[in-house]
Amino acid sequence: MYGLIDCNNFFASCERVFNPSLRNQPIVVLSNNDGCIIARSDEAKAVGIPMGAPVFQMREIIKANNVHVFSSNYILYGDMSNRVMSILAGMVPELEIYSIDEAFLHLDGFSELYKLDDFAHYLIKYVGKSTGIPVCLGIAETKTLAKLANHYAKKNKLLTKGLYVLDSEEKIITLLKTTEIGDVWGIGRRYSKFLMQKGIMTAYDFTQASAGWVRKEMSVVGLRTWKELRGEPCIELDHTPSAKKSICTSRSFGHKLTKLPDIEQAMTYYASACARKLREQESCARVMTVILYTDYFRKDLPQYTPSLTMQLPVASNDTMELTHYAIEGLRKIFKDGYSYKKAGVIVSEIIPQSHVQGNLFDTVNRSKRMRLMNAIDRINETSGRDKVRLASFGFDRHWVNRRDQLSPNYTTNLKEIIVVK
DNA sequence: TCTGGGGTCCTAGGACCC
DNA sequence: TCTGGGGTCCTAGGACCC
Repeated sequence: MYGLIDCNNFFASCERVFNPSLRNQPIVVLSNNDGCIIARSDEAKAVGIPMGAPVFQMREIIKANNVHVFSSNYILYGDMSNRVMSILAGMVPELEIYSIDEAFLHLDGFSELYKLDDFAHYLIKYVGKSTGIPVCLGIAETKTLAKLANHYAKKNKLLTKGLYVLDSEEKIITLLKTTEIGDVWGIGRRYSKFLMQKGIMTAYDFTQASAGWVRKEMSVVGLRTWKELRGEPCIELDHTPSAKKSICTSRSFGHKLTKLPDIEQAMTYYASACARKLREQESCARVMTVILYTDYFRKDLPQYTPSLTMQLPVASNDTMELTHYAIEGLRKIFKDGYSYKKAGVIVSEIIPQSHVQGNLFDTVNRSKRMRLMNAIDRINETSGRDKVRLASFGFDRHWVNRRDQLSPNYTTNLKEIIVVK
């Protein structure tokens, strides 16, 4: 059996753990730059705040219901996620960390179902007690069905106490019949619209379509979902997190930028972040893309979204080298007369650090630079991210995001640790 | 005034090889 | 008049996930 465990309203729950006065209060967490609402407590959902809504459109509803608003604090959420995942790793034979707030579990060795049930309830309680994060768990024979079971557990928390096990044919069919097609894992907006046009409204309807038709209309990916819903496991547990094939760092600016030097500072930050992420997974990138965006929402302003992809002479994860090319690329695509809203750096063609092909005309002393990067990483690990950084980061930082409602880093910064009176 | 930031996989078609 | 059969690689675009 597969389990899918999922943290309830994860970011909102993280904000609550160290601030108990927020219990039973409506909370929302905002995206970068305090733009959109990306997490809501149950209470916030109940007053009608939709997922992904721009916060400025929600001002009245927020005020009327005393909704507490937080900027996103990924340092806190990342650390809380690690806590949850490490507890799970100690309790089940196999674990696949699927996202910051979700994990698939392999639940082998439970021959009798009542024991599985007991264990599952214990798991939920134990994670909650150890971390303060409430979780729900769905269990079934395939990952896709486990996702559905989890969804049901979450929607019916009082009834299920956070656990739903699909352990009989009747339960599976009932759940399939009451699940809208768009709620199935693997069926996104396009496919659900398409399927509904064909009269397929529920997950059950989908399982009744023919395999050939599904393969033809939705490729092998759709067919896998179809099989999984019918109880045939096709998507295995993937417990070794594989190295990323592309890494992207991009941000909206705090306000629009028109001058090249300001954007250069931001680019330095993005390229440095890409280099750091590459080093974290011990790989190097051969290709870099820089992108600039004007404000998509301002139809009245001239739009310009240039990008440039560059082949690096030698695959690299060196902050200085990647920054150099990012700035060089930026200077090529930058044009005066536009106000820019966002920029980003993507690195791709990623290879293991140990397999970098040299270049006859290379002038960089790579082993020396690698030692330098390692030293910088070590300092920044203990003294705070970007404590040692390139000067081209700048000091005026016109481009920084808005994060007006940031909570303390309760778990990662001694100066911001919780105070007990 | 204000609108997020990451990723993966598959397919079709074109260009090329022998 | 007749005009093969088998591949690979790359790219753009589209679908999905959190």
